[in-house]
Parts: sequence; structure tokens; C-alpha cells
Amino acid sequence: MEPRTARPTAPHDHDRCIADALDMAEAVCAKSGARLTPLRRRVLELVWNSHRPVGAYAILDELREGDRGAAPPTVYRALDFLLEQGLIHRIESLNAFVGCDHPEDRHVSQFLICTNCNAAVEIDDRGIANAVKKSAAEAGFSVSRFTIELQGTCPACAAKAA
Amino acid sequence: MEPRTARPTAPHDHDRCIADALDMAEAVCAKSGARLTPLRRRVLELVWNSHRPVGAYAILDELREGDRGAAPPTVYRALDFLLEQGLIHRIESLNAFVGCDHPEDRHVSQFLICTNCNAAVEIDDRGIANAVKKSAAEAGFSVSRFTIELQGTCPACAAKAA
DNA sequence: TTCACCACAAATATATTATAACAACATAAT
DNA sequence: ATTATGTTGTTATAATATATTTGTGGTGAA
Repeated sequence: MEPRTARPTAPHDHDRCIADALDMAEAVCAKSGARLTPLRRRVLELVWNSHRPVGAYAILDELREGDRGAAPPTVYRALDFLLEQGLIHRIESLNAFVGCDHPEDRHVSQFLICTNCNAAVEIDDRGIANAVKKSAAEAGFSVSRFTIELQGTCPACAAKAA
Repeated sequence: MEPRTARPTAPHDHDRCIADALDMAEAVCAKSGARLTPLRRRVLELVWNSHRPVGAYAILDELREGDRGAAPPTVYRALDFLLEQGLIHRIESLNAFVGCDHPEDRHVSQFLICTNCNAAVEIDDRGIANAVKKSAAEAGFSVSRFTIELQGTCPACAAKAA
């Protein structure tokens, strides 16, 4: 079986992606002793509505459909929590957020972001991680946060364009 | 001779960094036929005031000391121009800008950003660039824009902390 | 039970970063 | 000189993010 998000734009049972993500989130929080409150759970669900990075204010708009009182801090606090738990990642080059499909293990992730369909695929390439760590080590630099984001055209969009 | 920005926090003749950057900018623009106007030149100079990434509004504040009428678009347009010419880079994880010390050749750059002293060093590691390109190629993904930013502690700050 | 605590969330205001839209001006090419 | 083009000025506003203060509800200790 290929990874669930290998081709997020291909037809797939996305409800399953969401359900799995929520199940994993419950497990992660149970383990860490953190509380996945209904609000936090709801925000995670909204992040997972697609495989595209989604902005905080887009989440806020959706949240407001059910909760009129929601305000920016409502969303940002929930996002901060989800980031801390490793349940989502922040895409710096887009100021947006995307779900993590393997929050259980620590990882240095990289993202392939299609500028055509906006899908973001998280990859976990050992070669990249090692090259980056090696280079930093050679410079005597101790890395605490990795931001590796590649923008371009995904195979599906390249095929369509041809 | 080691690269000029290998240890930007070490004492060095920073006026020389600025002068060199401006000279290179003149050369790059002469070659590309672009116009390095006084305003653009001034903004580049302000970006180069340090080896730390600097925000657009910080530049704007400095710009206003000499030019009362400066407004956000004044700065952003100049920054866009400098980015197009490859004279500066944008640090996505900081929403800030830093000078490029070798604008003459195309490169996939990476940044080591110290969260203590805020210095950003541009490295040009073949190993990282190759690993990234290889991984993207394997995924059939065509990359047009690379964002590789490593935050952590630089050797100088690590030494001081010890 | 009841109180004290504390994490969570609500509510309001504001800070920070970035762009849209249009007018005025300068430059270079013809 | 005239025109096309690129640059800058100006005003307004959009988009993203945080500070701060107050309320609220669940949990455990007494």
C-alpha cells in the first residue's frame, strides 16, 4: 500500500483521511496527556478538509459557520496546540497549515507544494534530512527547526498541462 | 580567503560588505538591463546594514528618516525588484529579507538562522541541493522555488552560552 | 460538598505584514 | 516633441497574527 497522501489529488476516500487523522490525534494526545478539546478537534478536522495548506482565516470562516463567536485567537490558539502536538505543520512560504499524516514519530519533513493545484505533500526523505544535518554540523550550527519547502508542479498537473 | 559572510557576527569591515554588495548590484543590473535607481539602491543598502534578515517595515522606518513620503508600496516594490534581480533573498520563516552575497550566479541557497543573534548565513551546499533535487525528481515533481531555512544556534552563540 | 485552582476559551483591541488601485512623473526610444 | 514604458507617490485596505483582560467549567483537595 502506498502512503495515504502520496497523490492527494488523485481520487481517494478523503473521509478516511480525516477519520484516520482524528484517530491518530486522539492517540497522540492520550499519550502526551494533552487535551484534544472539541474546539481543537474541530480545527484539526478543518485543516484536514483537504490536502492543501489552509490559512488561519479560512479556518476561522468555516469555524464561524457553527460558532458565531469565534475570533482570530480562537483559531490561533488551537493551531498552536496542534503544532505543539505535531498534528499539523506550518507552511512558512504560504503562511498556512496542513495536517501531518504521521504525527506519531518525530521527523524532519519536507513539503512538495504544487503551485497549480495547491496540494502539499509531505515527504520524509532521509537523503535530504541527512544532507541538511551534515551541512549544519560542518558549520557548527545546531538546528532546532527545519523549514524545507519546494514549490513547483506536481506530476498530475504536469500531465494535464501537456 | 574564507567567504565574506562565513561568520557575519565576527568583527569585520562591514562597510566593505555593503560597498561590495552595491558594486555587485550595479554589475548585475548593468548586465540584465535593469535600472538600479537611487531608491532601489538605498533599499538594498538598508537590507545590507546587517547580516540579519530585516523586515519590510523596519526598512520603511529607516527610509523615512531621509524620505518623509515613503509608504509601504515604496519598500515592497523596491524589494520585489531586488528579489527579481537575485540581489536579496526572502526568509519565509521570518517574513524578512537579507542580502545575497553572490547574486551573479544562479543557486539554490539554504540559510542558517541563529535564533540568538539573528544572523542569517547563506550556504550553498551541493549535498543539500542535490538531495533535494533528486528527491523531487523521484516524485516526478518539478521544482521552481526552493525554501530551505534552518533555525538554531550558531557556533559563536553556542560558545558564548557555554 | 465546596472551595480553590487551572487550563481553556471568549471578547476586544491592536499590531504586523502585504497589496490594490489610481495618479503623477521621469526616462528612453522614436 | 511625442509616445510608450517604467518608476514612484498616494491613499486605502486586505491579510495575517498577537496582546490583554475577563469569563467559565471541570478537577482535585480539604
